[in-house]
Amino acid sequence: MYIWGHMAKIKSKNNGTKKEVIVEAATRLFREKGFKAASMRDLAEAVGVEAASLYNHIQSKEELLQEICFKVANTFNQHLETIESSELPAIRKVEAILRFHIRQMLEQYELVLVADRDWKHLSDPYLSNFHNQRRTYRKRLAGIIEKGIHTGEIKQVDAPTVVLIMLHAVNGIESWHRSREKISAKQLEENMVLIMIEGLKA
Amino acid sequence: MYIWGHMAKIKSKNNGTKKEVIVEAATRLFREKGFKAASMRDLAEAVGVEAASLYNHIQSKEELLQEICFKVANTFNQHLETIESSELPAIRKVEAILRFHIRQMLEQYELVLVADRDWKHLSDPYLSNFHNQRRTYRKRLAGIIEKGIHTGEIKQVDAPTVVLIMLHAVNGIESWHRSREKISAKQLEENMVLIMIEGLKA
DNA sequence: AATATACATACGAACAAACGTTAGTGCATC
DNA sequence: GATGCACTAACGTTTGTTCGTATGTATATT
Repeated sequence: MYIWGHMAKIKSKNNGTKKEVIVEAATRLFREKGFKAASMRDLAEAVGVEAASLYNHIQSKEELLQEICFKVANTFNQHLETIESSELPAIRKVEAILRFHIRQMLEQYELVLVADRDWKHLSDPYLSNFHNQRRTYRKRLAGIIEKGIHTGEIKQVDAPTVVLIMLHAVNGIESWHRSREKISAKQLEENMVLIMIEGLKA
Repeated sequence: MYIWGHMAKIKSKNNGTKKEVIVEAATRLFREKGFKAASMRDLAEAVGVEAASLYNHIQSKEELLQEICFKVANTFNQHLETIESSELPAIRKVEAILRFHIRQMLEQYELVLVADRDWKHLSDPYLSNFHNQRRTYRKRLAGIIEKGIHTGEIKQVDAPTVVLIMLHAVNGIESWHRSREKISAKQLEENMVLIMIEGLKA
């Protein structure tokens, strides 16, 4: 039964495989029920262990949420960095960022959704950290859009409003995941880009 | 102190003023903390009463959520009805529906957001009822869009995807409410319509 | 007009259940 | 013999909710 026993060493090497299992199960559970409604006993059952045993691998329920939120934040921040320092015209940058959000929502949607919906349940060193990162990310994205407006690539609109629309529109992909008659992921992406980016072009 | 005493009769006439106060406070609280994280003691404090006293006016915490969710559902269903039976061209219908969502989000955003975010915490007679209404609403909206595609008013896109984008994009207005440097509500509406409806036109 | 009756609503105290988490113990591996 | 991990038991809180009671107002009776 103790198939994980030999992993002990790896874990102490600061690379816990069992902890990753827990975080993954937590991600699924938090997405399904919400952070507050998901209990540690639910999570334990999903992992196949007693609730108390979880605490051999994690420090608290909130640590799980922190791990999820900042993993997502890092992913998006890193991508934004590379896009910003590229030589694309502004409208192409916006498109690339939109496509990245769509793909993350397609491939990692449980992670992204939990971070987006439940980050407010973080507590305060982490809460304001995350909140700031979020604000900064949106400001930078709005900056790219404004540059595109000045160069005449993008029609004259309020940049922060575009950011709101874009970032929230991709959340609709959650419903796509649950729907029965799905179009393909590729078609979904092209449709979203077509509607939103064409709506932006001057 | 008992200024509400004389309301007893009115309340027994099936029109509880105090209950409305409670529902309004609950709406604000649920929006702020989420349904699960908001406690009845929090709510009681917001109303200015002890937790036990709430139960002279309501039957359960969930009843509050029901009231919120179905109030919102009725509002949108009713509006969709009038739009559907109007003689507008399809693209104008879609615009009218989008504008209605935007205005509801501007004026009743706590109500709308709670219904949208927390309806999953309803339990089962109400849960599936609400879920069905939600699905039906989206199907009908997609139907209008498809009609617009056939008449050539709307460009060739996947209608359900448009619905997803539209309905989720308006949720971004929550961030607008919290933001410091707000553009006016009217400007916000026109920007959103400009971006989304122009992006749809053939 | 005074009194009795009914009722709506506030309260403090308490409930059982569920919550996140800790402590102590024993087994398995290195 | 040390370490890692799962277990059972239990902890102190917080949860939604109920109970019994007091008190104010409205209505009916005298």
